[in-house]
Amino acid sequence: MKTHLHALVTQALRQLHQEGLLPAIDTLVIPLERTRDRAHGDFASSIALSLARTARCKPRDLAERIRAALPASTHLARVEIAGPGFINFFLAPAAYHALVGEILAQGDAFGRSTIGAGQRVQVEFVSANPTGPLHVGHGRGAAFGATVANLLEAIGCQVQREYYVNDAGRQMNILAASVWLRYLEHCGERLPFPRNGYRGDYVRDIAKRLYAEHGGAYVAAAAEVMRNLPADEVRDASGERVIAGDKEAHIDALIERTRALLGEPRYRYIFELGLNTILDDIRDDLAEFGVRYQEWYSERGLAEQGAVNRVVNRLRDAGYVYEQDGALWFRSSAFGDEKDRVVQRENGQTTYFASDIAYHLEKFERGFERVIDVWGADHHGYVPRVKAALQALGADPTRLDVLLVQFAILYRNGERAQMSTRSGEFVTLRELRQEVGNDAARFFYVLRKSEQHLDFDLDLAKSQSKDNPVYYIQYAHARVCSVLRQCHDKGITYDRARGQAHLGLLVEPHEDALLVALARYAETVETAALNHEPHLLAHYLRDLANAFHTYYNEHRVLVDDPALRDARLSLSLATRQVIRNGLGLLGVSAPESM
RNA sequence: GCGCCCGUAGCUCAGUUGGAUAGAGCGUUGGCCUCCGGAGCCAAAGGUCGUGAGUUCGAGUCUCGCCGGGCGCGCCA
Repeated sequence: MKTHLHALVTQALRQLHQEGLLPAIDTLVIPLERTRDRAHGDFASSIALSLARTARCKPRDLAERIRAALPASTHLARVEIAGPGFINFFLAPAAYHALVGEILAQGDAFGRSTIGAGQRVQVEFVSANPTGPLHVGHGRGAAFGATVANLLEAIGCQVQREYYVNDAGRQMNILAASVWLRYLEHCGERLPFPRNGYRGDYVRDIAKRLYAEHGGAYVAAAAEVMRNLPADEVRDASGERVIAGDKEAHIDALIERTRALLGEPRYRYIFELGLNTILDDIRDDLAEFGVRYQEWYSERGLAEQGAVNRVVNRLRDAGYVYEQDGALWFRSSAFGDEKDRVVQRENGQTTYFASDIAYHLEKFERGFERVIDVWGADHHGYVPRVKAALQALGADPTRLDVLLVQFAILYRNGERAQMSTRSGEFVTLRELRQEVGNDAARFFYVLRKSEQHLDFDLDLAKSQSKDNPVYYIQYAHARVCSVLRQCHDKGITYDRARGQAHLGLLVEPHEDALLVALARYAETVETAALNHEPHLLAHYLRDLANAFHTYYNEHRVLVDDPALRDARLSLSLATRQVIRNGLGLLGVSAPESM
């Protein structure tokens, strides 16, 4: 509908250009938007206001000229000039009646479009280190990223959802050492747990499994393990530091000791056990949350292919790498970053940043035209250096969009929920899902703009009342289903063709409002997708549900007159379809009864 | 200190990329079921859009300066 009007205005402007009133309009962006106020019609354009100066003409006069030049259209009832020079378009009722037919005919496909034109887009999201279960912060990234991906797919993009698995690097070694130490404890060895180790209960679970499957085959004496290690940092229960050791040096030495005492094959086994156990858990967690990936991309694979070293060499060959203090630095400051960054440490190990450069370069080499990264907002300082590296390597950094997601703060009984139970761990995503359900979690996570802090009200998410927007929307869907059941019980048959033929009987203001709401769906999906703003869809669905509930409360659907009844049923069914489609994009179910 | 994000109704937030009289939900107050699901609907009250300037036909939206809040500034990931 909007594109149709857009074409009409374009044609009118072209004609005025030929008449010499206006300059060329090829590069012109024609503003055309839904009106806030129904008295201003369906769509309004401020084009005359912005062109008045170059046309050397009063805005209202120019608007009048444009109106006169508009081609005739059966979709338009009338066009008015209002205010300082707005052109207001009033759609013909037939345009809305056609919409109802389209919704019912297209079904689940309604609202999809082709403006993405098959563009290959990758959305990488969550990508949490496999060193522990996902927490509620990751949950927001998961819901947000999955919805952005769904939206892009809905506008015709070819979307690949990817999880980058950080299965290489120091953190994974710390996990392996942590598992082993817990295993030794389980076997009766007494030794202090390192300050920088992973303390979660899940580490003990993995250790127990190791013992259950292999008994004492991995045991070493505590004295051997601890011999001559640099001191750890130790704090007492109140957090007061009692030994000022170097916790980093301690854990690194502990990792080396672990490898030495176990030997590489046995070390590798524990490493893999920890990684696979946790990664499986993350996969299950996300799958249960309705989040699926086409690709789980391994950082280790990248390193094993030599991609990381290759990219460092490429940067060096291009003259953007220099050596200082024994390390290799990438001159990212030459590309807008605040300072230069280390890509290879003094000890010869490449940094996480080096892996990330290789990874992002490889994304482009895989042929994606657009690459979207969803990151926690605390990583925002990282954006310039990644873009700098891409630019240095001759890739176009504007093809990479980094979407930053702020933290979610849980509230219970109006108070900030405790983030930590015993070990400083965040509440897990799984715990949240079990408490409020997947539907509420998916919906609440995308209710706010991603760069906005999210106050997640656990009580509201659980409540089954109109206060809870998820239930409110789902209830509208269930209500239509209920009406259909009523039809069945009363022996009423619904005739879609008869309904379509009599949509002209829908003359109530509430029906008009509902039709307008339905018409906004495709526009909302498009805007939400292009701007990566799922919250627009969430808010839209609430508005749509409200328009339906209002209508339903005021007027009976199952009236005696078959023509009016079928027209109203068609409207109701179209509403149900749009709600179902919209909730589907959000990953929320549309129940038939509640 | 420097960089990024955020300040809109008592609370939580929208605001169609610069448009017409700034909107929802919650909360408060008052109404609506002989009727398809009251898990719903309607109405009232509530605002110097943090603040001061600037840009122009027009600013909650863009620019700059302040004030207040969050995050980031490792040879960590």
